[in-house]
Amino acid sequence: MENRTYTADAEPGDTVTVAGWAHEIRDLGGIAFLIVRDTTGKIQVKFEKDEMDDDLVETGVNVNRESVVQVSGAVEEEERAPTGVEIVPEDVEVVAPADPELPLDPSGKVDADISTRLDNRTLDLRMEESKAIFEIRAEVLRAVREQFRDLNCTEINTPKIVATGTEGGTELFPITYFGQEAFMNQSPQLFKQLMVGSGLERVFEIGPIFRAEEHNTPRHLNEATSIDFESAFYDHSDAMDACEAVVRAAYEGVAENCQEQLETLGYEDFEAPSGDFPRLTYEEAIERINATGELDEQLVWGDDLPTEGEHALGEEVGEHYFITDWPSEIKPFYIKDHDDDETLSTGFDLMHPSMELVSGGQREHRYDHLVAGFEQQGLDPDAFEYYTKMFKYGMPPHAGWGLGGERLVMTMLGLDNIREAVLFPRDRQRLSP
RNA sequence: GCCCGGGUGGUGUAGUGGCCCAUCAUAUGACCCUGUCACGGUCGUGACGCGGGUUCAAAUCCCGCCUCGGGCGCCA
Repeated sequence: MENRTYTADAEPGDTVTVAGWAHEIRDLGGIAFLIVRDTTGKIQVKFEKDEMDDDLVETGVNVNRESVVQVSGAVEEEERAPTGVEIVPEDVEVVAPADPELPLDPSGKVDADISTRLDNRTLDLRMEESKAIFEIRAEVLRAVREQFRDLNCTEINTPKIVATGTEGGTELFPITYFGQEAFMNQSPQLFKQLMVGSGLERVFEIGPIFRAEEHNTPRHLNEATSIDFESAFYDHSDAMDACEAVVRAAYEGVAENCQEQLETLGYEDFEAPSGDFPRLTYEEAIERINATGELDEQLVWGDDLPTEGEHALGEEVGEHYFITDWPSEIKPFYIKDHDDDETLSTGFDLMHPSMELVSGGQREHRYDHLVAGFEQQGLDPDAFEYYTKMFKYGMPPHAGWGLGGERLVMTMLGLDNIREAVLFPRDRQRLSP
């Protein structure tokens, strides 16, 4: 289809061939309109029954909605047409007919449940709102990659089939690997750390992670996209700077390059976050949560932040913010404690007012401390020897973080359900399509 | 893992014991209509998740199953 013209490019005076989907047919009697939709938009095709070939009219007016059609004809300026132009057809061809009854309505006149939409994602993505989300998602990934490159990172890809998890076995999907026990990787954590000791020093990865948790919420997936960063000779504060830059770059990229999509989704004043993200210590965070009076029970030092507390604090802060200096006991063993206070971790979270987006920290790079950490967690250090032994050959101090890609898109666009931000989500009950 | 709430034409819904061979919208079929842009009009088509039970009577109440959504925990 070399000579195909996009509907958006059809100019008055041109003779064109457009190809796309029959969005709607409006038969008014002596005149009928066929609206053809492609990825760039829609164009109206006019059928004046008395003045046109009967077969041509017959074909054009009897097309089922959502059939793939190809229309050739002259583009004419017409102020009564929705886009100001319309095609007077010379030839209409049904390239691929659609059943008259559709499993959902791509014209959006009737809503569909998220479940129906996911079962029929192809049709769902014919709606411009659904499509806009994924165009924005693509822009987020592009902007993030560019920012990482500005930070002198090398993009890496690490294995998704692994012999051991990061923090234990319970939340991993087990698989059989040529008769051997193996798992789907829940995080590139260990591998990216190994890279900071390599000649690469500073790396990022955007890839899938797998979590076997049986949660059932609008913000969890069993297969998610993790945006990971790790750098040698960084402390937790440097890592937070990088994190802020990447999140901001994502917003700026979307603000700059996705005007049309934002409009489609109903955003009139989408703006990238301005100013630095506030950095609250864990202690400040629990104090502020307690002060809101939203929780039935006051939080004490060492408690994890309950969802309700996150929401209360998020509402108060009203923008992205970091929570730093967590109690060591509730952060993973591979995160380094402060040198002057072993009860305090260098771990940090980046929060959107509505949920956690990022988890990171400075890593434990000292071999003895690392091995001791494994033992304290009840993990067998021997099982992680591929990892720990590299800490014997010059592992620099380093820090990094992991950002939930879908959560970034979800919070950016205010989506109700994280599944909206994944083409084919994997959740507790959904394995197909 | 614990705890809630749903499943009614293709799609989205109304209906909480008889007024229901089930409402409305959209879709779909036929006919009418020469400027629609959620086109309009007339007449049709099409559904109570599955199995069992209670009752004179069940979409509606009860039990089991299947299925979907959500809250918490945990996390990205």
